[in-house]
Amino acid sequence: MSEAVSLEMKEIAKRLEVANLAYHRDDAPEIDDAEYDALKARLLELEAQHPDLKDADTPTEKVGAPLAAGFGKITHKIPMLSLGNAFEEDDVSRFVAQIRAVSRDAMITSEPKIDGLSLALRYENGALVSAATRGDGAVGEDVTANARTINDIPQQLTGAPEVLEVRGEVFMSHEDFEALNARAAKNGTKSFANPRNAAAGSMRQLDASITAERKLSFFAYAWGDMSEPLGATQSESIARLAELGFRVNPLMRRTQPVAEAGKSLVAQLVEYHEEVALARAELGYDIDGIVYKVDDIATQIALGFRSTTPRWAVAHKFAAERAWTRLEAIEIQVGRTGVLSPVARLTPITVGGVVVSNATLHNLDYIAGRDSAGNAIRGGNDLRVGDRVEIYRAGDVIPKVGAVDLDARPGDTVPFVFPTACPECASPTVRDGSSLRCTGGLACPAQGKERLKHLVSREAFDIDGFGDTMVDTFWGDDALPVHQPVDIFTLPARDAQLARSEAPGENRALATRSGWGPSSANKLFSGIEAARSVHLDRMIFGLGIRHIGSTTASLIARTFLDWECFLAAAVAVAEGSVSEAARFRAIDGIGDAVIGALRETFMPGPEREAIEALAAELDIQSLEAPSTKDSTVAGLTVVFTGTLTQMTRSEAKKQAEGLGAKVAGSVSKNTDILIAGPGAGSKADKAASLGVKVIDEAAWLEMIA
DNA sequence: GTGCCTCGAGTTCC
DNA sequence: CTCGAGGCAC
Repeated sequence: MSEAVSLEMKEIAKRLEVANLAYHRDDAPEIDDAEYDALKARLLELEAQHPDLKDADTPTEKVGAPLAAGFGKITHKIPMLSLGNAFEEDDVSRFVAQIRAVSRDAMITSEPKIDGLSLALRYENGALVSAATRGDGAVGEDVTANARTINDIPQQLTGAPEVLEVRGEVFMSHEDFEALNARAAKNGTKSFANPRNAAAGSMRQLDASITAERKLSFFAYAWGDMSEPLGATQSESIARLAELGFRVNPLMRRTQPVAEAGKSLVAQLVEYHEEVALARAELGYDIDGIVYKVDDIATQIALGFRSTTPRWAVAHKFAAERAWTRLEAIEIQVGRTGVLSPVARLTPITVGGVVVSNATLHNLDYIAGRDSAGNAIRGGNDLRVGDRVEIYRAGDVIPKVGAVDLDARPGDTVPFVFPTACPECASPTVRDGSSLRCTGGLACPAQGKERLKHLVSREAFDIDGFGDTMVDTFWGDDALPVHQPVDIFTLPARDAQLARSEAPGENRALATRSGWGPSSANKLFSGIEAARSVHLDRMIFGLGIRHIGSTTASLIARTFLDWECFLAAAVAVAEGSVSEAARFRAIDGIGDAVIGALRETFMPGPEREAIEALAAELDIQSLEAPSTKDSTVAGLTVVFTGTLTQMTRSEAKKQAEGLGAKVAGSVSKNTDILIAGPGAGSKADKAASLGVKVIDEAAWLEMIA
């Protein structure tokens, strides 16, 4: 008996050691976190029961602890946004035109876009106090200890503002990357695919002494939160960062006035882009394009932001690397909404530094090479299994199939035939636009599973410990099946019931299963309990109703404020109520498609029952009604028109509604204020003829400040 | 009716 | 990141 236990303990200990090495030293996790935690929990449990068998060198008391702890989180005071992309000269022209609409003589800086990872360094009274990765832009990981090991990052600044957040890129030079991989080859450890991965892997080391051994570099190129401005322009600010001791990119340059240069701004930018592209191989580090920024900071502020990208900067990417390989097979996946997506299985090939073996094929038309109107896409030729195809990574990320080499097409290929039945549930498929769709609905297991994955995803319920893998695990679980949303929330109770009723040795309750143990089970259950309390917008989004994504879900939640109101309205819509449908339609961005989807979802039937059963297990948090006190615009009807520069239209609308104003789509005699940005057209004329007050964006912001 | 623009839904690799 | 399509402005 104790021999068997001892054997199991040794076995688990060995697996943990291997996993630790793979994770820490090679930055290539062999098992996922959940599995790791489960193994560790099991070993801890056995050690508690059999202290005599405990190994003095047990992994439960070593590296496991920091691994489980991971990195702390840092919330960025100012979000770290990504940049919009330009691929063609046309995109650059558009960018420049947009800027010149606001400032006729704007100058633009150009600099190489380093292919590494962004870092935000916070200095207080000159001392480096924290370093954070970009993360999702709002919250990053605390990598301060690792950042301190990088030579290019000063620990102490003299003459800096009291608070200064410096942003830049951590990267590994080609020289250091090759040396690192040579060392890895000698030691027989795993090498890195490219410098970017090596830099990212090194930054993610929990043991900063390992980061210190990897030679990392840092270029400063921007700033975040600070107590006083660094300069009036981009170039001045960068020069100031260099004075403070930061390494800045030597290739940074500013356009010249058109009259002096004798060339348009666009021509100057494109020339720089071409020059750097030619020098790319000799730079000694990886870059993936050029970043253009408006030099004058007041103009940057005037241009403002779209929802996720600034209007005053853009990344002009280099043409993507391309490579040829063979299309081995076309497989069909079924998505949450029942769309059948073809995926290309490829003979693995290296493109842009990573090995690609799959690529999306989008839909019917993409394979056929022609859209339904007969226009050529991808060169106009169809794809067949066995073809030699060109692969590139769109935006240097998503692998895609480009051209097909017809000369190399084997003689025995046949056009790809889309299935007439769903490969997962055998229901008939129907054509819907350029896609095929499975008609199985909730009866299709693929759709059911994908819906659950959507429900637990980060933007929806975000259940700690219950992600995609757990959906797969419990979907096929005989003792504790999870087939619809409510099953997740009844899981703890069903497990408790099982534990009470089962005979010894049955091991169907989670705490008694191998690989689980009580602590893993409890961790999962506490994640589920915490998720019961969910905000209305996340709940509506989590339902996975067609056409209702996170944005639309928020808009709806903001209108109805609590679950009962929303449910009653949605049910009324399904029963044909025109007035309730009108309440939805009055929301900006909601039209026939969304209303049709609501109607289908809330018709009497299994789908509505599943939603009501889920809601009964939850504590759905209402949204706050707009706080109208202290608001100068409460109760007013306002309309936005033209281009807003400080925020997007939907942000402006959200903010106005938060202050109790009603935002309408068009001007009428009921309109109180028209906020007109540049390029306002007929609405401004109409407002004038109706005697409606018209103000610009700045006046509006002042009014609500 | 036509042309933006934004959103939703799909996907890869680490 | 990309594509398609929904929704809105003109």
